[in-house]
Amino acid sequence: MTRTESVTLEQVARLANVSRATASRVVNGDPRVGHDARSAVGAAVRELRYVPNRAARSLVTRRSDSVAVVIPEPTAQVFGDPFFPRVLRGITDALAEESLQLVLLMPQARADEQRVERYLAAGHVDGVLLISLHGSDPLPEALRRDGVPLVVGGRPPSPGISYVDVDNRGGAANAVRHLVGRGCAAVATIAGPQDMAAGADRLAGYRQGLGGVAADRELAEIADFTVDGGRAAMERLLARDPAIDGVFVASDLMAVGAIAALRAAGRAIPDDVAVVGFDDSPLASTTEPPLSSIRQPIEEMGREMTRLLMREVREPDVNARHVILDTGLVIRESTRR
Amino acid sequence: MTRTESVTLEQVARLANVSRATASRVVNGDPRVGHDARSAVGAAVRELRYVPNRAARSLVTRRSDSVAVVIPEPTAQVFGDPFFPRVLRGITDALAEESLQLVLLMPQARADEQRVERYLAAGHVDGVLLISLHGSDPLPEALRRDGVPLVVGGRPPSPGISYVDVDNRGGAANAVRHLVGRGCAAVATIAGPQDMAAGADRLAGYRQGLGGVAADRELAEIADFTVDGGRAAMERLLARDPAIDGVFVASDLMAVGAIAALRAAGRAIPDDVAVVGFDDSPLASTTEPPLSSIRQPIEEMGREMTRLLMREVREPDVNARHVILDTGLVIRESTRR
DNA sequence: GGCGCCCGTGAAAGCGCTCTCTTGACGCCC
DNA sequence: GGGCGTCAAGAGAGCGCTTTCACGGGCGCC
Repeated sequence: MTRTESVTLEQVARLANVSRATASRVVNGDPRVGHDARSAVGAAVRELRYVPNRAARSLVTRRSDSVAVVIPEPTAQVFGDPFFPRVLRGITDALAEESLQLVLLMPQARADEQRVERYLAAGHVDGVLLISLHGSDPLPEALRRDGVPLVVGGRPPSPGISYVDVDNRGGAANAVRHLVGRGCAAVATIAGPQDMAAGADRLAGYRQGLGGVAADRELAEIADFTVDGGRAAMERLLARDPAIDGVFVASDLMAVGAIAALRAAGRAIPDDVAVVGFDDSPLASTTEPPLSSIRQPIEEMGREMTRLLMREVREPDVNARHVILDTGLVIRESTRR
Repeated sequence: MTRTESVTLEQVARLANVSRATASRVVNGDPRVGHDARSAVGAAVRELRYVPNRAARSLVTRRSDSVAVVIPEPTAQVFGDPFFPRVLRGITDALAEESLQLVLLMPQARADEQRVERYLAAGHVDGVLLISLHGSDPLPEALRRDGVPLVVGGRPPSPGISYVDVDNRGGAANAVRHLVGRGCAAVATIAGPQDMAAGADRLAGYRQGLGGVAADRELAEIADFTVDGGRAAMERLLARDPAIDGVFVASDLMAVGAIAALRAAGRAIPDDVAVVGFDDSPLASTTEPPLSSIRQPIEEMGREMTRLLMREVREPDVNARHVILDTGLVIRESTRR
């Protein structure tokens, strides 16, 4: 069988003995169609295996029934982990329910990003989902100005933009309280870059978890969400205070480095130093010992972003909304007593 | 500024004092347009910030200028690693050069897959890129029957389908020869599932690397590309032959498990047993000791798939083509002498 | 110098669909 | 019984674009 020669609505209408208008109404679920006509059209659609032509429909409705997902280069870099497929799965799920198409854009260079912006502003999609990390990204602001419905994943720098984020702060605080509750007296942290919301919020959570009063016991080193960065930061921490007996590391990847550094320094985990990561990536169960970590509902984030966007599309000009998703603590050997 | 009220070709034409037809020709790079007209239209396009309406264009050209990328659930599962973003990046790059859109589909259940198939067969996209792993997937065959241009990433089960694959066999053979050349006398392998091309081909490569003559020295255990599977397989291997002094593991993830098992059995790496993985994932540098591994050109794979698809679209009915990409051996501590 | 040819351009026909407007049929109310 | 509201269904316009076809003018050729 070769490429299907497209069946048109016209043919369906003819077969069902109705007008094209009526056929269209049936296909689109318009309620004011008589019973006979409805079933006749239904039968014709099935017989001819009719599938509406999206282009033609878009042309007249001025909707594209598609949504763009933008993943800028820096984001793609940082997330080696299954983060990627997981958000996309969540988004895909939610979009499929509304039979919307997902157009993926991964701008690499700044020039690319401008192309993307022009593309999006041209109204080729009904809305945009942006997976953003770096606060410096100009895209969200630009799109907001152009009036393109937009939802960002991860807290964006500028206000007035709808977003979905996990409770980075709460999760971090939870991790720290877990360490304290376990008996750790000197709890340090390896934080992420402070120009990323996730980096800043997790550090804030660390402080919150320590309890405001204990602010003087704060012991933090900034790293860049990489293994090597984590290792170096851990070495710096040990140099600053050899008595450290608990560390909250703001990503599992960095935790891998931190664990290596602790090992090299002859510290036993968890007996000398307990460690908690963040992300609950598959990595967490491969470390020696397996790593306690903060789990994030990533698929849910994708799904929630999509829902929010749909609302945004239906009722524009409403105030920006945001949704914060709960995290959970997964306890493994690295913090067992 | 609110949502741009779309600028039409009509307006461009009027401003440039030409007909819509001429304006269209300029926009589409038709060579038979006079110099004056061309520059007038160019100026008007710039002044009005004209962007062609894709839907209208598709309607008449019967091309969608978009390509679907299909990533079935099982594939997404197996690739936790940065595989995902990397192929997508390669694809994105190549598509952008041709200003084609990337529509992402991630069917989850079988039902989903049928929806996807109908969607693709309806001609909503110009071609399909399928990232496939499991040999059992019926999608490629179905699309081939429907005459939809298709390129698969990873060797598909049925012939007659264009694909791009990395040289799994050659890479594996290379890994094994590296072990042998290093002095290993008893080289075993932990293979992947044999219903996946990558699993089967890497096992074949192991055999090839040993050299046909040494077939009696073959020592293979099948696992499922997971950490736990790798650990269990390593245990079985040690039980079968305690004298093993080299292992080629068909994925880094499984190698992590294998290393844990070797450790638990009191074997030193690489002194007692040398280990080589496959994928050269970021994981490889986080193991203790860092893991030698086979590197695959993943972005290149995405790019090549796209190029192949473009050819397929332009000249259909040509025989299926395939491209095999070279791998490289990355040597780390796990095989140092 | 006239004939034909090509080249640049315009007019206009749709691509397949949605949706407004109109029509017609029916029943209800006073 | 006539007017009116209601509801199903059809006629037709037109979304923005590409592309065929027709046309006029310039040029080469004999």
